[in-house]
Amino acid sequence: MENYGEYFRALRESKQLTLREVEKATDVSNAYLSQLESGKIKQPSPLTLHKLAEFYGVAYELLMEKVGYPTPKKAERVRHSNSVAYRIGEISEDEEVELLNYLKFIRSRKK
Amino acid sequence: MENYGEYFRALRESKQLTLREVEKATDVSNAYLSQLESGKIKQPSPLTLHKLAEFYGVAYELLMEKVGYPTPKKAERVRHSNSVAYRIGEISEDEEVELLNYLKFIRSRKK
DNA sequence: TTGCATTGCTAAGTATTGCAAGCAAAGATA
DNA sequence: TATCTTTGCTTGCAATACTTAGCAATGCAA
Repeated sequence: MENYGEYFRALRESKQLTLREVEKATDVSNAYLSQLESGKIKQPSPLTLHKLAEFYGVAYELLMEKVGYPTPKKAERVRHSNSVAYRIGEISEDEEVELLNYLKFIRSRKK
Repeated sequence: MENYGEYFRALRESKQLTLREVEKATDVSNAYLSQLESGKIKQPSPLTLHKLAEFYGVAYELLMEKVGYPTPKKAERVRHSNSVAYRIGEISEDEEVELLNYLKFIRSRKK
């Protein structure tokens, strides 16, 4: 993915967190998070990605892949990539239904 | 592992290769390989490790571990892929960001 | 021996990560 | 309104990956 900054921003905002809240929880500075979300960072280190993955509840491997690092065993990973939790973090069942409806809307609109 | 420089050197010498031969095959400069093998490099990038892993015929993940990068815990991976309740199906990366933004909206509304 | 190639290595330079400090705008509170 | 706080962001800096250029030692052929 080229513009994964947007993705990190969406991840944080979907949880209604400020940069400083994420900083507190992950020990990644708000300054750096800001740069990361605005696309100024090419490849954050694996350690940084790991902290963010843990905190946001998404798979570390996914983030590694998103920023363009080589990942082991692509075939195996494909199985996991369909899970929404894998991609956007934990959601409640109610939220899942809402997302499904919204997804339907998105797709009907784009067609 | 602390002294993985020795490990890389052993890997190369066991195959009777010169620094420049490895350079040719992996596009990692002989200068850097030398520094790497003498313990002057703290954490070579994942890309570099990947090239070396491929060429030396060892597991990429092993090298990642050796230099101290976090590695995906298998339990984690399983947890993500098993959260059956959240299985929605394949979505594109664009849709993913849209869903995250919508999730943000949902959550702000409920608050 | 003399000349040339090969070897590992160092020095110096570029690019990038990640941080601390601090700024401007907006929000809250008096 | 005036003051304090919160928010995202920018700037300047240190650390470090990685390269190019080149050096000293060794080997090897004439």
